[in-house]
Amino acid sequence: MRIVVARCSVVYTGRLDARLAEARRLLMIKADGSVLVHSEGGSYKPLNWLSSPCKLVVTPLRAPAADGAVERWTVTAGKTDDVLEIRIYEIDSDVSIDLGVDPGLVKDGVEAHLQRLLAEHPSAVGGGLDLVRREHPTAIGPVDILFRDTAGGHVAVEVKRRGDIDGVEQLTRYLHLLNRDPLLAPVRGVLAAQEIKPQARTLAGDRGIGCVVVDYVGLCGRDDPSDRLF
Amino acid sequence: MRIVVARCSVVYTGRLDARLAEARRLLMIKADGSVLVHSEGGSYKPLNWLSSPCKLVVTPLRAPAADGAVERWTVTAGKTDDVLEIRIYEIDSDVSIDLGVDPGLVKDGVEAHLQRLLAEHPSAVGGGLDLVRREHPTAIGPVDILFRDTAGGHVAVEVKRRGDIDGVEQLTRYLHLLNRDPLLAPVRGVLAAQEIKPQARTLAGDRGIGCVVVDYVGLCGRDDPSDRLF
DNA sequence: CCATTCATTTCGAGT
DNA sequence: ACTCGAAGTGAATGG
Repeated sequence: MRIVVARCSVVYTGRLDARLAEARRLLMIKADGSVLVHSEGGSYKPLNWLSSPCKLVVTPLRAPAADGAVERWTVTAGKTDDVLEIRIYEIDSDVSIDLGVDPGLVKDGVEAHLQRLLAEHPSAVGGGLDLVRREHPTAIGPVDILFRDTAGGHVAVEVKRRGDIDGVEQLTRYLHLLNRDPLLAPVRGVLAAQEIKPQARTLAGDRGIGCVVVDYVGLCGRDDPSDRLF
Repeated sequence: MRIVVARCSVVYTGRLDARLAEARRLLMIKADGSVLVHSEGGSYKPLNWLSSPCKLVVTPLRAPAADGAVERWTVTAGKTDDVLEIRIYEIDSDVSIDLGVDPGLVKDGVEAHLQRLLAEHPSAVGGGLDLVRREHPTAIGPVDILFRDTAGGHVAVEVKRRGDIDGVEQLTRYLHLLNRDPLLAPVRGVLAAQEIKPQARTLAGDRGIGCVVVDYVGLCGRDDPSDRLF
């Protein structure tokens, strides 16, 4: 890892063209050759970058260029025709340290966990439900969860972290398909998410699809007797 | 901007939980208080981060903790309940430089340009078309481009950089609405994109929606006589 | 290796 | 402030 703070200008050419006028910025060069250009503001996304695999070539400009640049960095992508060209005017700091291989990030609480929790707690979706299976396969993709209700019908659940209009559209397609299966019909739909956008709720209502807001933390610590009747 | 290279461990708690075991990493603290944790590999995305607005509090651990940590950094978000806790074991480098405000990124070549190009070159979408207007307003949002054909009907074009199933759904909603307007009907639909996913193509086919793959570079340099009959 | 889906998505425009 | 759609989306997972 090489970390340089320098006045620079940047030009990216590839999937689009993008330019950065001269200013002081942070330039990060990772071990895999990737280059990131960060400013003081913004979020975690760099202003400009080139991802691995790519190759950095530094060209010193002994007789400084007309614009006063002292170095030109040219980063070329391995496979695509993306190019990042950085012109360096003045270097304020330059540090190189090998960080080694990172042990990596461990996550908990993503959609997969939400799906598992709901499958284990049918009562969070509705009363009188029994799990048929998770990732129930159909011709157009797997339904997140399929429950059977006491009347012999079924409930298809689409699980999202944030429920928006796409989730309703997706579930609608599944329901059309599932309801053609006489072994399953009638199949109701439920959109389950930690947060449901108003527009999604409206569209779901129009189509007779239910909405369930899931309390992830609450479900984690829950031991609901109604889910354990056996 | 403060740039620290240190052995550290990280815990994020908020929308999910995530942990990083002890290792040497790059810690970036921006002027707005946001903190980024970068490793040697990966892409431009940090392993862990907390976005502005947030606040960093550094607590020195004079008598080192049981795990050998010498500092604890606690980053708390302003509005949400997100927390990032970084435990520092050893600092290898520590540089602080004010970068000032960045003049910002200038982009060229995104969807807006594609839309403009297609509006100027109707023949790229189909023969015998005349531009009615771009961003044609409807009750559920603007249609990217609306053309009139020689038969008095119309063509609604949805422009995407990458055409996927969402684009087809969106266009379908527009077509339902537009075809209720006797001044426009019949209205055909065309999905125009630089790349169209097979699933999108299939769904479009089922609904009688056309697919056009757009050659952005080719269109840029084009001067098609069939678009200039006047 | 291709295709689909998720993401602590981020980001910007428009209302 | 909120919503919606785009992104140089990136990254993981399944076929």
